[in-house]
Amino acid sequence: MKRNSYDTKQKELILEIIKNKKGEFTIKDLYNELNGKVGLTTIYRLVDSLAKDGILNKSIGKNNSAYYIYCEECECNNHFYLKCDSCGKMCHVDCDCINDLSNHIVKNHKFKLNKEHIIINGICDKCSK
Amino acid sequence: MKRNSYDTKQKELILEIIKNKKGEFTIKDLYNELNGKVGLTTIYRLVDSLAKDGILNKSIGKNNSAYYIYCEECECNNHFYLKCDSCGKMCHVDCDCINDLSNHIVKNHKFKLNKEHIIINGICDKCSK
DNA sequence: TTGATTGCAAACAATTTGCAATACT
DNA sequence: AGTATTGCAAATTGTTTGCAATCAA
Repeated sequence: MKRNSYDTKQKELILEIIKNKKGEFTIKDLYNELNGKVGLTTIYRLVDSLAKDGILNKSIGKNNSAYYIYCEECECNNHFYLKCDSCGKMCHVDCDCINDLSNHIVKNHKFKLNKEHIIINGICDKCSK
Repeated sequence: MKRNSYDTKQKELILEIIKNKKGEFTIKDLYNELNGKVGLTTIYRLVDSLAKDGILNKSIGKNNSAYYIYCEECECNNHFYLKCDSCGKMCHVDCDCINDLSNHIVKNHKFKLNKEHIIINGICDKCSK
């Protein structure tokens, strides 16, 4: 975990749920799933700290609320996410096609991509029909 | 403009400001710059419709408010944006390095990137020091 | 014991909605 | 004239803060 922090039941509960989530989720999702076991404020605080630690990636959906995606302990070496601007769905993609771009950008555009957290927007197959 | 819509003074004012913006901006920015000439509600509505039309790209900053970037009429053939997760700055990049990835993704991952609106997150040079 | 964490209620801030007045065509 | 747009005030919604009670070390 982190120095200067206690291990609490709430933290544990949230981590457990988060690790089993496949796609993205919102605070509300967590709150509902926790069913009163953890207060809303606490969820906000814990999730926020997880996001700061890089365990979660935070973005914002069109409904104007934040959503998160679990980013750790993925088995693939190269991955990124494709996020559909229409339906909001986010798909995990395991493909090294991102590496060339990543390297190029670091070299030529002085910009470090966080390899765990690359999200590219577009329109998914379903929505483009 | 668009069918089923009127041309109004407000629309014109907003478009004029937007086209001269270089980087990203918020509703508040617009509101201040318009200095009372257009009501806040109207700004929300117009900007939203511009975003839907693809003229603006909408994202959300860490302060939890939406910001927009003007995406039209850029002279380069290939471009994308690099957005710094730390300072929030968004840089326009004119480079064809994005094309290979774009093509690959369409072909292999069944996902259409909107070539005008690709935003890749990472950490900019300044912030990584 | 001491400092961190929790969670309620209240405060905030960004955005949206109802609706009557107004502007566009 | 008839419909779309505007903008105020009020309502909503997501998120944050103050603070006393509780928990972890």
